[in-house]
Amino acid sequence: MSNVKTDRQETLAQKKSLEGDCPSCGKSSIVRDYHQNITICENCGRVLREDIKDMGPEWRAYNQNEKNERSRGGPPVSETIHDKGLSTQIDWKDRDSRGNSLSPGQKAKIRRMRRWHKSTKLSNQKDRNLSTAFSEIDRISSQLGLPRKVRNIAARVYREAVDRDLIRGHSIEGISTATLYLACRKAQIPRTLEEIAEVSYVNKNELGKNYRYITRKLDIYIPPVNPVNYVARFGSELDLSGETRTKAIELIKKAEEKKITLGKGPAGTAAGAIYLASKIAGENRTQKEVAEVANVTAVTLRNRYRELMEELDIDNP
DNA sequence: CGGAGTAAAAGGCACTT
DNA sequence: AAGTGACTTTTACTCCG
Repeated sequence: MSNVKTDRQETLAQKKSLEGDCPSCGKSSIVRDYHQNITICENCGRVLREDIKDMGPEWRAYNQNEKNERSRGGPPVSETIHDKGLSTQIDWKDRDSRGNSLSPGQKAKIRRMRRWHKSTKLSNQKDRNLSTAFSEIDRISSQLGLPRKVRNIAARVYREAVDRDLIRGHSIEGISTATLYLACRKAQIPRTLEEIAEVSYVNKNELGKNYRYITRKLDIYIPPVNPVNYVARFGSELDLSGETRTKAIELIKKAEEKKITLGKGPAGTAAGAIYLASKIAGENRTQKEVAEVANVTAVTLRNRYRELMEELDIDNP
């Protein structure tokens, strides 16, 4: 698994392997990603360090001229701050920039400015909407340990939803949670509806409904989750070796070729393949263990596992 | 206990009325 | 908006080694 590298990683050379083992999965696949400015375990996806420091701009420069033109002072605009961090802030202290007290006349003036400032800043419905949504997106993603990439996608989609006036008649929490679920799937680090619903204010059904609403209205099509995407996470939770995981992925690919995965829940397929792979590799796990991390029942696991053996002509190992 | 399998209930989805 | 039907998953249970 760890020798699988994407083209992106190769060509941009923006990642560097680090020493040490991941505290979550114990594998030594910790990588420093200079582009996203995070330290992440490539095996299980756990984000180990995420710097606040602004390293990269949000724009891209394709040559030196463009770079000169686009460079400017201040940090890059961030997606997850509702006003993109550009709003003015007025201190509550009655002091000037040198720290001296203000004259009574000045104090009154500043008080008036503060009042105006407050009302213009927050009376803006849209900004208030966005800031509630973004803090919800942030809260859930840090609870689930999702990388910043996912939050940014969610934030972008949410902003689009607000611009298209899709929130009216729906709860901010509901829609923001749905955009986060959407972002996970788009970023290929799937979380199930349950996993996200559990740490949000909405239940699974509501979340699914809102997700469908958003994808329909914004014309977003995301293909069904590929079971392969679950192998890394389930595999690390089960402490399986790289060979076993590779075997599981291989099994899933063969199953897909035989078209026996269509219409089935991807978590169940992943569970069945992982269980079979663990048996083949002699790294046995019980059906219950595997089913539990995949959030399916042992019956479902058995059904997928049986289909795999039948279709791929594998004898009971 | 782990595993295999089954029937019936429940749930989700596409499609119709 | 409720109903229908094909299909998957879960629940609950039995049997085996």
